[in-house]
Amino acid sequence: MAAPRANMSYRDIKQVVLDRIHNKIWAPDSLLPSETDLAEEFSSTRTTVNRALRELAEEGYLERKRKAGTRVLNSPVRKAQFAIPLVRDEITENGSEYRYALVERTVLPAPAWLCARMDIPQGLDVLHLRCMHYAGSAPFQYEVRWIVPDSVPDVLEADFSCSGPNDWLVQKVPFTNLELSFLATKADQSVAEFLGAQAGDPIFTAERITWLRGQPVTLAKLFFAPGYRMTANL
Amino acid sequence: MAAPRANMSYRDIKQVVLDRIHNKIWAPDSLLPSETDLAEEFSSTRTTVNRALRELAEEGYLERKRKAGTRVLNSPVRKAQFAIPLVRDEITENGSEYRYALVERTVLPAPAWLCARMDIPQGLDVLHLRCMHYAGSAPFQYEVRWIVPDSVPDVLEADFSCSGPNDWLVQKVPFTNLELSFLATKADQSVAEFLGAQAGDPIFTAERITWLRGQPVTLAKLFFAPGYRMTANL
DNA sequence: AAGCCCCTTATGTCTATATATATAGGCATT
DNA sequence: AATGCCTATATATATAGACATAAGGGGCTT
Repeated sequence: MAAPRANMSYRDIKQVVLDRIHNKIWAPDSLLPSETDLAEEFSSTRTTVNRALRELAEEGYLERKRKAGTRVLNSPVRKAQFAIPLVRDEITENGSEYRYALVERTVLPAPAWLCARMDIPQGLDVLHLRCMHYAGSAPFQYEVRWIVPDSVPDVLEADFSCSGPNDWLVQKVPFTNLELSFLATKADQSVAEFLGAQAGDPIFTAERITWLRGQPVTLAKLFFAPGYRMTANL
Repeated sequence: MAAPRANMSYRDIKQVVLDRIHNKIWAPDSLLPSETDLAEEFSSTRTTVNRALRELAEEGYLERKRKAGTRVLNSPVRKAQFAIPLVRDEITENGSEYRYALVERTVLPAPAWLCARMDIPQGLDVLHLRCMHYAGSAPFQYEVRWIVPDSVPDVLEADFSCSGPNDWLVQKVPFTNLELSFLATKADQSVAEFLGAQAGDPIFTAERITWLRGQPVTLAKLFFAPGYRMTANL
């Protein structure tokens, strides 16, 4: 077994612990030695061991409870982290040129489904935008957005003809809560045309609602061009 | 402004820093004071401030670089954490009864696309499974799975008629790396029938590849019943 | 102007130690 | 058997001080 040398960093300790879990030296559901004991074994300190175990717990390998001790979870890694970049970044980091176009801008009373979804009063005027994001000349994402002007000062005066609402909102309005969903939708005629797809094609779709201290701010439906994948590694 | 009292915990400090970012006291792209200075302001220690800032950086609010200092990110690249539970848990936690059925089990030479995708030698025999997961009487998920027997001892003797390969693999084979993708696919005749959908319907699909120390272990395609959403809150 | 070296500085990490807090499990009481 | 209290213990967090390491920037050289 990996003989614990002296001067192990918290990273080393993490690795050793992970190895032992993988090799079932510490089986699922079993209890690890206490931090104090591990610190002694690794000739390290409790602080360092603590950091290692804390991070492994955050990563979903361990479960820790005061007094109860540290336990190996039986089904590890139940969390996948997806970075959710701005479209702009996603495109430019891919080496393509980012291009944006405003398709439509209207102010209208919120439709009933939107009121229900975002919990806003019936008939409130909202800003509705449709826009396209291109990677080079290829369509990348079709964005349908609703913004509650009451929560966003000056949004009705903002100019969205040259840059997208996302860029603007990120600059001007912080948010405190976010709900993000992924789903598959069927391209209707309009979406299909914008994305260069066939009507009826499956479209990977993200739906994003943000709030600022309980106030609903904006809902965005993001339709990705055919072939899009959202990938995470861990 | 919130007058920094003494004895602030790293949580308190995180909150104060977050507030200042939201209130643009520390604007996007601007540099924060050094840990040493903040420690003094909060009458705390550098260690405590360090933990607060480190966690905020992990959460995507700050960017930290040695010598360069700590900077407010202009677009908080918030990371969405998705729980990826075992199907079984996802269904039972929803209050439904979990039911499983094996549809097909074969051993065959790996098709070319699989060899390419998983980086395994041409013509290697692999175990191929198709199974269904039901929530009560409703179809929930159709699973198409490929397992590399070379990496998984005894898998050819395992009985998958009563419980799914996922349950079995979790128990027997740890993994060190995982790639998880979400995408939208079009239901073919077979998938549609299993999921109670129409051929051509958009299907939310997850693709999952796992490795054990560089060795490819298994690839699973998970087709979810129509209407499925993967949701994260933060 | 471009390249190189060195110094300074901010973060990264470790050690050693102390206090706080939740709680499992035992013991006593109802 | 159920309830309530106590205590030992494992984790959670804070403090103080040290050394490690990356990297920005100035100044020198070519």
